[in-house]
Amino acid sequence: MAFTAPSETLSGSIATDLRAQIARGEWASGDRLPSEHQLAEIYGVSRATIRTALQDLESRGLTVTRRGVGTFVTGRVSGVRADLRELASLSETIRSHGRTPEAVYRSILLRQAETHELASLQLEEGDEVLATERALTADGETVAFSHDLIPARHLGPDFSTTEVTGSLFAVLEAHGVRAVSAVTDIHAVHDPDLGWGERPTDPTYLLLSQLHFDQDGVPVALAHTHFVEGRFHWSLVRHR
Amino acid sequence: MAFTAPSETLSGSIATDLRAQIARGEWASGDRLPSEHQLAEIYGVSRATIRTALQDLESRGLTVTRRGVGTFVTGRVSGVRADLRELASLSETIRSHGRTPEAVYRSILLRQAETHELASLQLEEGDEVLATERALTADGETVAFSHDLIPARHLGPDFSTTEVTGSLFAVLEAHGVRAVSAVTDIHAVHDPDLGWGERPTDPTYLLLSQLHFDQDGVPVALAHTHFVEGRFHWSLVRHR
DNA sequence: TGGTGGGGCATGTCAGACAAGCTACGACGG
DNA sequence: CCGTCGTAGCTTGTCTGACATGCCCCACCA
Repeated sequence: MAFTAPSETLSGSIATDLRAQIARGEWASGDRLPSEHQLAEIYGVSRATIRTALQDLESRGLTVTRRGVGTFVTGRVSGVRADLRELASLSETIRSHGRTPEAVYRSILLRQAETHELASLQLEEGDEVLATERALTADGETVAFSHDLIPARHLGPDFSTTEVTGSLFAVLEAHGVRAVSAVTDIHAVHDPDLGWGERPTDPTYLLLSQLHFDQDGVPVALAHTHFVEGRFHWSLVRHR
Repeated sequence: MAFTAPSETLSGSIATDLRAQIARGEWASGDRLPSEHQLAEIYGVSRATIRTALQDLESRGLTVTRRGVGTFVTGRVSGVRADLRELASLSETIRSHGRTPEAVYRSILLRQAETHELASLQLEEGDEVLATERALTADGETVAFSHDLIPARHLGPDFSTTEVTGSLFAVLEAHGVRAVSAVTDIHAVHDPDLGWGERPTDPTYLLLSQLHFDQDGVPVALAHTHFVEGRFHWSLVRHR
């Protein structure tokens, strides 16, 4: 048995393995997964660990489990769309859809944080931030324009703006910072002046304003990403 | 101990109780919850049940639990915004923000389903649907325009269009159908011709296209709701 | 023919135990 | 005096085996 993605816990890696199976279409919509007892035997773990993994699937809307019956794959999450719940590098997401991502930086600078940025990033007057403007492309097509902010204190004293390439997450992880969650506001924006270079004919964007946190709840980045409507599809499963 | 909301399972009702506590602000951001062992004693259940409840909280981004340390309240979900993960009646959501909701119907009719609607609702040629157009208001201010579709077979033979009032969920539940999940596509729309009556000056909308399912995975409604940008705020917590 | 009850299997919950990670604090050595 | 190390005692993660309870199906009986 080979797990596709590393995870901290046993149940976590089993959950990602099962999620990958579903994503690969190994279980059709409506299929019943093996019982918890069988899965425990298959993976060589206890039923408790399997239950933890299955609860992860259900919380993501990938399965529905009914007492006395079993757990069933909903399988309604289409493969060509990004799950809004899943916080992943945009580059990774594009690549997982079989397209080639690129981040084209328009500006990279270290500057003092502006007043309205202080509160959300928990900064103090005069603190410096790394401010970047990027266009994100898939196979050369511009998919989004992003304005990102990282407090300089996360980047260390010997930071140089020349090392900024590719994904926002990559920059952070190069300095030992791992963004694990983000509070996201979602807006619709129509602005002909937004963007640069090859602009879309319809200047309508889906804006995700995201405040990223590390595992200790410390804010590590503030990102405003404008997705060109029609070029990137977001979806998610909502629950009662 | 009184649980605020009924739930199928013991762990489920404990989870909603804990969620309510957090929503009421009984735990501040960063607070550590009692240990699983203590919670088990408090609620008079086993540790396994508590763990199931805590996994629900973590999957919603309300808490973070660290091995060997404890589980901590993130408490970053602001109260004035709707959680996109949570599938609730829009009317309920508006009311929970202290405003008065109203659904103003523009049209209600039974008609044959159109070709492009058949597949997603799993209908066959000639099947009838209830098609409605509504404006949703909060304290009289139009918050969204919605086009909704319900297959007639869910409404029974003695259905009359006169009974359609208020929430979409209410109409369904009046006929014993309970929508428990929805696959949602999110788009930005700019269309001066969209909407009716008191239209917003900026015709930019956040469109949620939702296919609702009952607990058995049967599609029960297709809703296209255009939220007037700036009048309703959606947010969610994303996770790695 | 039709309803009814039970058997088997599924998930939900319980109890107790051990493994393993984290924090705090005190002993120890520099 | 200060820093380092180890350990005690907490936490969550996993395991085992058991019982409670819900669901489905089918044999059985009226």
